[in-house]
Amino acid sequence: MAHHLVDSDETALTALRAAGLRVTAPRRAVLVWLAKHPHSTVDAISAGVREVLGTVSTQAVYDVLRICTATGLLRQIEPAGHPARFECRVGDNHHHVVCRRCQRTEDVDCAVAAQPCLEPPDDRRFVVDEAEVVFWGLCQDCVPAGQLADVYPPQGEIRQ
Amino acid sequence: MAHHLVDSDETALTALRAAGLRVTAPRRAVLVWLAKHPHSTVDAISAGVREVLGTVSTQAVYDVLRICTATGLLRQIEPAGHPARFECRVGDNHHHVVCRRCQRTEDVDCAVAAQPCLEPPDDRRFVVDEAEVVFWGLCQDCVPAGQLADVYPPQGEIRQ
DNA sequence: GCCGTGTCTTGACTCATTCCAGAATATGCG
DNA sequence: CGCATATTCTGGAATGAGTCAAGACACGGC
Repeated sequence: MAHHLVDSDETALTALRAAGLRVTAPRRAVLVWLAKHPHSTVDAISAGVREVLGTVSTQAVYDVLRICTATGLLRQIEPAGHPARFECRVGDNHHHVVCRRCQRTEDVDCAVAAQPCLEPPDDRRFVVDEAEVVFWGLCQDCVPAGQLADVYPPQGEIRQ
Repeated sequence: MAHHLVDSDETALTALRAAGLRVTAPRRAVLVWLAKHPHSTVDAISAGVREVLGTVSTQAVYDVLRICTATGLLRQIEPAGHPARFECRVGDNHHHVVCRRCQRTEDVDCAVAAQPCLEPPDDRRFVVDEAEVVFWGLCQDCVPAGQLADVYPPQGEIRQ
């Protein structure tokens, strides 16, 4: 239950301690940044953290993200064909919508009843531990017709 | 509705024509190979096609896969952190289970009621056109306890 | 306050995939 | 059948995301 939701530098510190991890500047900065900018890519996180700390190696950011994901402080989502994104884990089982055009990513509560998508496949040959759901589409900024051309080329014209 | 399901060299030819694409040896070979080996990676497809045709450039395989995916003859799936896989598209809305260990990938019919996961998110800010669902877990070959150690390290021991 | 071990820095490196360009080839329309 | 054009080939090189390795550094238990 206590999923140590991070929302400040202090809670980041607490969350790290609770997870049995050392408290370091890069770790705190990454957690705080992600609390304020969910669904960030590694690039964005690195840039954001550097604004605060000055210099932080890319490797350090990857290390922080890996260890925090492994201990459950963060959740990693990897939309097909796009670089990984991270968010503070809330313990609930929400999904994501990703805009095909601008890659804006937002949370979606699990629709319908509670966790219909976690229903494990019928056959028992697989032991499922996670259901990853990504809704693809267009965000409101990208919907206007003029912007659709290169994403959804008129089907009849694909002829090479 | 005819989604021109490919299952032989002849149907591959028909499907290509129907899609308005030229019929070439690499294209036919790729489609036939995928009909018999769904969820193949580019590497596997290249190897398989070369068994049949002798030499085929990697570039050609990528080209074929791209154009066929664009025209709807093939479907591309990209399990997070793994190279892309392709399958003949059947038009239905099935999902996939992927083994965390050996990456075995198999089809899963959309569980529960028909397409619960296609239910678009409540808010109208996104226009959803596809729901991508990947179930992560372990296949029967990888379930035995001895093989779990490096994938699911005992939580308490992650302490660096 | 010290020291051992965990973490960060630096820089080279892997891997999948894309791009490029010119030459060779093959498809399918007329 | 013949031609215009799409496709493929060779192969080289670039990209982007992420990893590895060795040494420097710092957190926190003592």
